[in-house]
Amino acid sequence: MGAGRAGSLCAPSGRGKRRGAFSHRGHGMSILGELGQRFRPLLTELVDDPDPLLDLVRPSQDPALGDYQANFAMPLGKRLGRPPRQLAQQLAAALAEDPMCHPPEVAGPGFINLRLRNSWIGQRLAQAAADPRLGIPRVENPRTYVVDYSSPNVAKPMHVGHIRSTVIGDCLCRVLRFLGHRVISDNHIGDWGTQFGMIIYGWRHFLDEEAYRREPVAELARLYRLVRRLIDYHEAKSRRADVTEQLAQQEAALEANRRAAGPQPDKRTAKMLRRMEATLARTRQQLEELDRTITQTETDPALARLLDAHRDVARAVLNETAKLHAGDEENRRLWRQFLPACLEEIESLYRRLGVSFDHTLGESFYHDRLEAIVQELLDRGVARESDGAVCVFLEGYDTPMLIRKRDGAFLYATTDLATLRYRMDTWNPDAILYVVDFRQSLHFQQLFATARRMGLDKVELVHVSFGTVMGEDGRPFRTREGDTVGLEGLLDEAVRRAARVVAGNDDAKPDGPELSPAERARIAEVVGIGALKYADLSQNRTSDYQFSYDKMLAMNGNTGTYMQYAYARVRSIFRKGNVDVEALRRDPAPVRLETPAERALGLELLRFGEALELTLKDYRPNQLTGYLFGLANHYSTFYEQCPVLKAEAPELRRSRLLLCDLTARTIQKGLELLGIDVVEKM
RNA sequence: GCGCCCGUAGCUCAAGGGACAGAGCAGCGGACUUCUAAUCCGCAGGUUGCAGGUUCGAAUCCUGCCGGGCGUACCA
Repeated sequence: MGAGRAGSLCAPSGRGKRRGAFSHRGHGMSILGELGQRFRPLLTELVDDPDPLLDLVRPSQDPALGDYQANFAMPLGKRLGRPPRQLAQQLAAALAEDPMCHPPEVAGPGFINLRLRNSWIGQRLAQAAADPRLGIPRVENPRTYVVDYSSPNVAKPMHVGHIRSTVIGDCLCRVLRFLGHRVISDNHIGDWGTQFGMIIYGWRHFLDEEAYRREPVAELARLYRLVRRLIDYHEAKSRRADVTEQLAQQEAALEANRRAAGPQPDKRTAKMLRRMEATLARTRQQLEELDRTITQTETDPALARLLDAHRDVARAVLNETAKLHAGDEENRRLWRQFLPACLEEIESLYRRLGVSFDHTLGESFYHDRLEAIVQELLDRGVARESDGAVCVFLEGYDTPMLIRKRDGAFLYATTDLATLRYRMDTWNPDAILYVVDFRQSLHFQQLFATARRMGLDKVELVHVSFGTVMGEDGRPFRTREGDTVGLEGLLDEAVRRAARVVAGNDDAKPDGPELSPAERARIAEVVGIGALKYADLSQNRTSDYQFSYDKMLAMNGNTGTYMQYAYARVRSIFRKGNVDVEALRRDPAPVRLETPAERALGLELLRFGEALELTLKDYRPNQLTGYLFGLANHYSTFYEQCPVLKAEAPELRRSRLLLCDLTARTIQKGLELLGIDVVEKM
């Protein structure tokens, strides 16, 4: 047992039904909120609960139709048995004369098309410019969230499988906090598992004391990898015969079926044959992997001479782990000795990523609470014994959730239940988000169902699941040798490539390079890590995504690099024009929106809050990246068409500078909420 | 077998039951004596896997099929 949630490579699923992470309808400063306020009184006269209808006020997809549209006349017409267009006309009266909107137009089956007045947009922009929060209100009813993310196994190097949980979880925390919720981030690390058994075993047999004195973490990592490889080798050896036999059986079965099917098999048979072929291919591949493991180990002289003496390494490691759990003094002492170094190792990665946690309560923290939670479930009649194990049987599931093994050991589920109980007792949250890969969806379904049967039915439990990081070959991302990709190496490579991009660009500047080597290095770090995070966050989290250094560092398209460039380009205007930004913000006049480009940019700036709401609605950061990309595009168009520093009139120059400043600040804040830094020059 | 998820342009991906399904890359054509051309503008590219159904309206919801991924009692 032990070990964090991302034990191996990860992939999508599940969306929880939830309510009220935010509410835009009632309040203040968002456009949707204000439009809602206009319509609410009229709708209340017609129906008891206008909220679902107000939810049908949406941004228009086609600017030709207006800025926003109210789509509630159609369902309402159905419900009331009245012509929708007539209802639409009646409801449109809400905005017949309003400083916010031009008189609405009714179109099609009953769409109410809304166009905001430039004067209103201009005023709102001025208000946003004077506001450190850019005009984004806090939610009226803050909730308490526990966010469970990252959760690596300590003592094992972090790898590519941890990046999504870490980056998505961190982003959700930032957005929730910004909107005014109370957030408790908790890194549920695996600090009590078999990996410590491995290190202890390695320590006993292979320790290089000199190396440990010099670099304890590196030596522990070496011990871990060494023992891991010994175990993998012996496992491969013992499984090889089975897999070989399996392969032979599958080949024979396929051949027999082929013969029986004849030259023209019917559809069903053809499908079955294809399935068998696929299975066969997988088995072949499995065998190849085993052989590769075996060969690589046997041809490594340092390892080869250890193989015979450590035939029983797997059992020995489990034994060391069991002793640790049972309270063996020497193993506990070693565990306490190793843990700080391991924690420091992952901590340095988090520092580089700019990720932090309020709590790091790993599995070891819950160790002495497991017995009690099992007892509680037995007492409540939720769990019962079966085949010597303690199980929770749940309606609708073929298999029970095991919380204690026949041998008395506890499981992942046990720790999760104890953790849940602790979180409820300690923080009493309204919601807990588990940012964990989709393959664990069954586990979380069962966990949540069990929680409800424990009486924890008021808290909203959400599995924020995500897909696997794939390589460019469309298979789980691995190194050429077939190993999982280490996170550290991934960051280094991203930064290395970013450095090339930054240097190439700086060299190509019209007036010659302007960045010192130190500046270049710092910018490359920000650009490289930003690109990596953005690439991940800009994907719909539920699907697998294909990892590509080239794509994530591209200057075109929806990339972090493009966003950072957009930001740097805006900031460059202020430098070049020697503009006093503070003065500009202090007393902003309404922004003038005389050209379509200015209007489109201005309106987009006011929609930042909508993007944040949307991000939280399904816990999908790609809603935020999508918004930022759209904003940057609007800015680019504006930048091409509207001279800022050389604007014809001083007031126009001021107005455009305000648009620039708001754009820069919105991008900066948006990226910050994604956990990404900006640079002033690139 | 059962369960969960996915199938959208050549490729990688967007799209909140709403009007004509959008980007980037690749392809073609334009724009640098002007605030960073690392950019921008335009053209072309689609029966949203297939067939039904629900709805005023479906890529989106339901059913069935086809294709794929993952999971499925003592790992996490």
